[in-house]
Amino acid sequence: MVVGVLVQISNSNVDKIFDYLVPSQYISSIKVGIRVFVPFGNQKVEGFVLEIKEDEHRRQLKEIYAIVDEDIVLNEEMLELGKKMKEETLSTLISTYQVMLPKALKAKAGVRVNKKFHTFYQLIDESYIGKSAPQKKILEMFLERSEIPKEELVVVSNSALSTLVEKNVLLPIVREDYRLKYEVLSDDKKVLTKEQEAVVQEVISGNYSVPYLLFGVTGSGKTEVYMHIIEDVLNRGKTAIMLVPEISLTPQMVEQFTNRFGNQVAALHSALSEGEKYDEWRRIARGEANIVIGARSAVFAPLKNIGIIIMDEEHSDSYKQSDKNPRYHARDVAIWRGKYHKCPVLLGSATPSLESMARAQKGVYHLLTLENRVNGKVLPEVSIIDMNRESKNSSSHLTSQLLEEVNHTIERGEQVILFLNRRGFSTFVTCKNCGEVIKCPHCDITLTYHKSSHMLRCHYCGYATSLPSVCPNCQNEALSDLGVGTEKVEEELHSLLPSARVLRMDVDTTSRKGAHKKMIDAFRNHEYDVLLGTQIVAKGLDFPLVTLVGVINADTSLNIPDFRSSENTYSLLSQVAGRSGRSSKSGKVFIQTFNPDHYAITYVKHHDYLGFYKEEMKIRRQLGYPPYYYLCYVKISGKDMKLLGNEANKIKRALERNLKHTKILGPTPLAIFKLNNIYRYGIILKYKKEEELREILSKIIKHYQTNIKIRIDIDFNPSHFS
DNA sequence: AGCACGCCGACT
DNA sequence: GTCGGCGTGCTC
Repeated sequence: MVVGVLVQISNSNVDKIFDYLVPSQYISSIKVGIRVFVPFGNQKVEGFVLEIKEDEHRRQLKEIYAIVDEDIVLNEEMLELGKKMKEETLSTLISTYQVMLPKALKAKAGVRVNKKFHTFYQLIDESYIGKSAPQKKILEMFLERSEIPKEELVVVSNSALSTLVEKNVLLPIVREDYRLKYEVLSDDKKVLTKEQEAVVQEVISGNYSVPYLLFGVTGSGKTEVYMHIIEDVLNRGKTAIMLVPEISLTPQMVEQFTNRFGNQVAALHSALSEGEKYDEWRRIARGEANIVIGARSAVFAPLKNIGIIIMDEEHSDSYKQSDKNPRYHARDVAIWRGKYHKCPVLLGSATPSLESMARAQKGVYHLLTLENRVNGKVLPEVSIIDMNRESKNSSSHLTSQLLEEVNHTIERGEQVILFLNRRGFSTFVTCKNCGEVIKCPHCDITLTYHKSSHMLRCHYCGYATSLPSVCPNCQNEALSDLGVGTEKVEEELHSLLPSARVLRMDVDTTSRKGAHKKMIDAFRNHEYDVLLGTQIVAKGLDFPLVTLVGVINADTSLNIPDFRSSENTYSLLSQVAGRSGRSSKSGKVFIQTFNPDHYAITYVKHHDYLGFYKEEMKIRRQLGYPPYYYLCYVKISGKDMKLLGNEANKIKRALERNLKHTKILGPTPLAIFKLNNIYRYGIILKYKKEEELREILSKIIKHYQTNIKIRIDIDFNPSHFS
């Protein structure tokens, strides 16, 4: 017997099948999709069995050393999906398989994650009568339960326990123990509104074979719609995938689903340890869980017989893996799997991506709409505060108008969310005299000032230095931190509204495991009046007492040099505005901005997504951006700046020679040109239809794969250029 | 990705 | 004369 093995080395040089002989003692255990240990050159490596074939005696083959898995880890569907992803993203086949599996299954994952085992005992000789008090006590415990964990019996008497096992009265059963325990609390299943019911019926009817786009305003009860659809799917004996963006509110969603559906729910998201993810993955693969909730990579959950795939907040860029290969979009994978399982795919959002809405308009997706909030309330009233009219000498971040509203709201016994827009922007130190901004010597990126430690830190490479007392450029002593941080706003609130109970939530305060949930619960229990935070407070949370949302600075996300900055700003502001007035009380929103007439802001004021969509589409069309054109980003990096520039230009010329229907922009240095002492150039390709594209890009990758000095990264449909 | 092989500069 | 630099090529 001969097996074709794909080794776990992510390099296109070895991204192909190597053949090995199978020693006779392993033949019965070999299956396609398991891992094996093989000799490879002069190293021992792990690989996946992709083919089983007869020995052709054509050449001398090496033998596999050992089998790693008893059960397959890559099933038929995954094997096929990986090949498709390789073609689409131009990454290595092995990287597509690795991204589907928990890291614990990846070779050289550092410390091997072990399975945890647990011993249980069963009573197998019911006629036996206890010979001692401890024995009798143990046997008594089996009157109520058929199976008892070891710990409970050991505390009675360890020696009595071993005697009973010795005499074949009790039978030890060693079983894998799963690390995660879900607490199932009471559930409040809600009656659907007519509008919600119509959406549920449409999706479960199976009338459409295309993906559904559910456009539902904030507070329209999308989650309840999802749960009803999933319930129907489960009743028909099928399984479900529920995708949520990679933000820390995943646990909230897991909790809701667990309360409704019990322990058939499995979660896969970044808050879990690798061991926990591995446990969950195995539960799913064994069919012990029927609903999987998780972030991007949960789209690969090894469920069989899938009946629905739901992607909530489908516009979120966290669904696109853009930092490493394979650079895939979970939406594309979801749609592929939907076809494979012949099941519906539901994309939901209050602010759909322009790409998805354009597809819905063309009929590529089927559009479903939820126009009303479930509480019967209208959307909150949005007011714009023009910061240009505020006094220039005031250093305060909170206008008196907003502050007054905060005060009134608290006095009424209601709650406030203050949102600080910090996307792509953080606190930095600048010289008031010469304008010098202190940057990282390795990364060419502005250093972030950490007040607590008095240090400047690079968020990319971790470089840290103490705050200099004078400006390194002009030696002036007027260095100051200019950026707005949550800490600063918190200080302001404390001095201006000393009685307000303020809860600050950002990456610093929520990094500890479980801290996030505790804070959310404390705010919901009204232990605080004001929740102050960044992105983290913008999405998905449902606090009935919140009737005021204040946006401290709407402009930072607008000023990012990215063709999607208006779309992202519209989406972010709509999401955060939607936190206000979600229960019986109506809500208000105040947005502080220096751009009160910008269309991304005025359409938020009128809750007019479609108006925004039309206006933004015009601009995209004029400038040749998605959804009118596809983009492909080619990143070229290396340590030798001169060589890099030459090669980048060579690549551009090669692309020009071969691509006749593509606009080629660049090469241009990236926004952060130097990162970790590596220089980076980018080339942007714009095209509608270009059949040669993947072929020529593959050739370029191949050409540079042996060149250690130049690295090429390709990103189709990039979410950003960095 | 590793690792060996192989061909040119400064030293025990 | 040799140690070692990293370019090139191979791994069933």
